[in-house]
Amino acid sequence: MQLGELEKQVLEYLWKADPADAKQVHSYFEKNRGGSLNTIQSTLDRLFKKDLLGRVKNGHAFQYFPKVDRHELIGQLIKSVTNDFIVEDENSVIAAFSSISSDLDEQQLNKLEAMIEAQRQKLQKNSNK
Amino acid sequence: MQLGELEKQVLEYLWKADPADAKQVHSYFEKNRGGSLNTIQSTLDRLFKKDLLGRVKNGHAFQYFPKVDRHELIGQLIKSVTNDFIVEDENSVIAAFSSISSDLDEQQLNKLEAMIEAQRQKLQKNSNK
DNA sequence: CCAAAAACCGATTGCCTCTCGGTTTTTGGT
DNA sequence: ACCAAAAACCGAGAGGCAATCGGTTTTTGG
Repeated sequence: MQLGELEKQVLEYLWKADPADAKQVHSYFEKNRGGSLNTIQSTLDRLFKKDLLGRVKNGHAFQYFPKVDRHELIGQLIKSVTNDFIVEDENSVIAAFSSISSDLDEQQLNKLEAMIEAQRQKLQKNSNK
Repeated sequence: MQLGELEKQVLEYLWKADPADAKQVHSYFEKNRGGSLNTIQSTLDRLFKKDLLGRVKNGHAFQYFPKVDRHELIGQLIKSVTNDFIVEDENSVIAAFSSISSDLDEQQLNKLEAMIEAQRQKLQKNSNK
């Protein structure tokens, strides 16, 4: 999947504002970057078609809302950018992470470790049923 | 950074073949997917300009070779796709990991843990000097 | 010094985001 | 049920990038 600049910013906004219609989104972006209401409209539509936003009609306008949260999206993006380079049996994702790990500090390493533990639990549970 | 389909395949090939000139790359792809020598030429050039390949003139032709290995590239890609969504103080990369972690099995979790340990060592060293 | 080989240049196509004007559809009020 | 306003929808143009390839220039080995 591929996201344009405006698309990213709109997502970012909706993660904060939650449901919002085109008009609201537009008035938010108007002061900082300009652009017409229609531009926002079609951006919302593109994100909707990409299944990143949901929408519900409320009175005149659609209310758009994020369908994924930030870390889900990041996960998706990582997967999609990564997929073509993953070969079976080889632990490329893990290897790749080691190339990122150099940016992590003590605290982040701890969180990562906790996450690993959580995943272990889950595997355990699944093997029991 | 953004990679096209052919670019990915060429990279994949060069990771196996190591130094190769346009002609070699072309003859490899010719049977499976067709395409002219020039197409390969410009693809190699694009990858070169993206700093993913190095090249050295050898006789008539440039020998192209990967400048990054697979996991480095994956790391770069992850970073670039992720960057816009990382907010200060929040551990989005870590959070993103949790969205991927559900795909990891026992063995991969072990590797990940080893990686964390390695990174801890490095942090330790750096704080000593 | 020259012919062949490869590099380089530039144009075209296709895909996607961004942009926005104009038309159609929906909606709430009368 | 009707109408004006509001929003959705459609379509087209601009700009960016990968892929494609023909043609020209440069490089190279004999």
